[in-house]
Amino acid sequence: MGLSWQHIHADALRRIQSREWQPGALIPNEEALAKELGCARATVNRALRALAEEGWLERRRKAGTRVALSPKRRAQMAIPVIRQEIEALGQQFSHQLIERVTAPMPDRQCDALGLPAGTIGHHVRSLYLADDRPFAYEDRWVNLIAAPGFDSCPLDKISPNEWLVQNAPFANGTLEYWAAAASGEQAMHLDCALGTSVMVLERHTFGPDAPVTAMSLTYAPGHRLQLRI
Amino acid sequence: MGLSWQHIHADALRRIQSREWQPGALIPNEEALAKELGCARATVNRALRALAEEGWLERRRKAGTRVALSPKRRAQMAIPVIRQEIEALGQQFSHQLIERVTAPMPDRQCDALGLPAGTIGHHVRSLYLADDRPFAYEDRWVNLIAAPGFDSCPLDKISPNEWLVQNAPFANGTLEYWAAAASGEQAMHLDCALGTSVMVLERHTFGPDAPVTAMSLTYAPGHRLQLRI
DNA sequence: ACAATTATTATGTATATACATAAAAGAGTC
DNA sequence: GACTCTTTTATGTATATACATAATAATTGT
Repeated sequence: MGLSWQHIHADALRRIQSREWQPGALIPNEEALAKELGCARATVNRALRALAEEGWLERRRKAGTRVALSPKRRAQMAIPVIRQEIEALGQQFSHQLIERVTAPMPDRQCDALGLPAGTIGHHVRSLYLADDRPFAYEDRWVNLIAAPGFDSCPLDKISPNEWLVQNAPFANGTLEYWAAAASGEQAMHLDCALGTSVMVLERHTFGPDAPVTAMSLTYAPGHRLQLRI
Repeated sequence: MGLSWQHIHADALRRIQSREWQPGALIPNEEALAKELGCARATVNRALRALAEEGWLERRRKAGTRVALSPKRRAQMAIPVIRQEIEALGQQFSHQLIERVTAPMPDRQCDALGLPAGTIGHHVRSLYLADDRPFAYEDRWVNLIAAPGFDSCPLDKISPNEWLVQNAPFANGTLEYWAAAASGEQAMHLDCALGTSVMVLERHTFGPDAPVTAMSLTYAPGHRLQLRI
C-alpha cells in the first residue's frame, strides 16, 4: 500500500508551516500531488480536505486549493458537562437542589427560546460542588412541552442537566460566556464576596421539534475556560 | 448514483434525535446500513465518520458504533482576530500602541512558553478600539528568536497580532479565558472603574520550531464570548 | 464591446475491491 | 480461575474508476 492520508496531511502541513507554500498561494492540484507523492488522488483528497476543515487551506472547485491567508483556525471546546469537569480535576462531584417550581417563564427566557411570553416552565436552581466546595450555581428554566416529566423527576441523585441529557432529545443550541459581578444570591451560594468577578455561561438548548431549556451557570471565582486549538 | 453521504448523515441524525437509536445503544454496522439504504459501505462510512466527529456517535474497531451516551458535543469557536471581531459588529477598528520595549521576559511567560528564565523578549502593550471606544487591552511578549524583526516592525498601521500572523510561522497554541477584576492599568485604558468585572483571554502560540508569543487580552466590560455548537 | 453560451477543469462524491488494524470473543493451557 | 494464543469481525484505509458539480476560461452571437 502507498502512503497514508496522515502522511500526506503531515507533509502538506509542513510545507504550509515552512512557507514552502506561501499564504494565499495556489498549491498543486490533487492529481499532481498524487503523482508526486506516489499515491491515489482519493488519498490526497482526504488529506487536503482535513487540512481545509482545520482551516489551513481553502478549497474551491475548479479554482483549486490555496493556503489560507489568515489561518482563521478554530478552537474546539468540549461542551461542559459539570460532572466531567469536576471529575477530570480529580475531585468529588455532588450537587444540591436549592429550589424548584413550576411557573410562567420570564420574558427574557421566553424570547431567547422563541416561546410565547408567559409560557409555563419549570424553574430549577441548584448548586454544583467539587469536594463539597461550591463550584457553580445553576439557574435553569425547562420547557415542559419538550421535556415532559421533568417537573416530577427526582433531582437528588441526578442533576437537572443529566436528566435532560438522558431524557430530552437534543439537536442544537447556543453557548455564551461573559464576566459578571456576583449577585447577592450567587455570592451566598458560591461562598464569595458580593461583586466578585465571576464567569457566567448562558446556554440555550433546542430539540428537533421544540426549545428545551435556558440555563445560566455562574462559576465560582477563579474558574478558567480552556480551549484547545 | 445512489444516495449521498449527506443523506445518510441526515437520516442517521434523525434516528439519533428521535431516539430510534437510543443513547448508548449499538447501531447496525456499516455493511448492514449500506444494504438497508442501498449504497456502498464507503458512503455509510463517510456519513458515520462525520457524525462521530460531531460527537453524536462513538466508533471503535470491532466493537462497533454506538450513540454517544452524553452527547459530549464540541462547540467550535473561530479564534478571535480582533479586527474581524470588531468589523463583524459593523464598527470601525483601530489600535493604539501604548508601549514597546525589549527586555527579559517575566518568569510567568517564560514558563508558559517553555523558555529558559530570563530569555529576552519584546514586550508590547496596546489598545484596540471599536468606533474609538476601548475594546480590549493587550499585553504581549514575543520571542524574537521565533519572530525576528518584530522588535523593529512598525506597529502604527498594523497590529502586533496582524504582523505576527503574516510573518511568523504558526503551528498550535493554547487559549484560556477567565473573569477578573480590572487592574488600575486595565481600568484606565478600558475606561472603566477599578475592579470592574472583565473577561481575560490568555493565549500562548507556538511555531513549528520555537514558541512565538504569550498574550493576555483584557476585554472591555460587557464583552461576550459566543460559541456555536 | 458586451452579454450569453459552451467548454474546460479541479474538486467533490459514489462505487467495488482489497487489505490493515484494533479489539472482542473464543480456544486452549497451566 | 487466570493466563496465553488464535480467531473473528467491525471499522479504517488505499486504490482505480466513473461521474457530478461549480467555477473559471473560451467562444460565440449580437
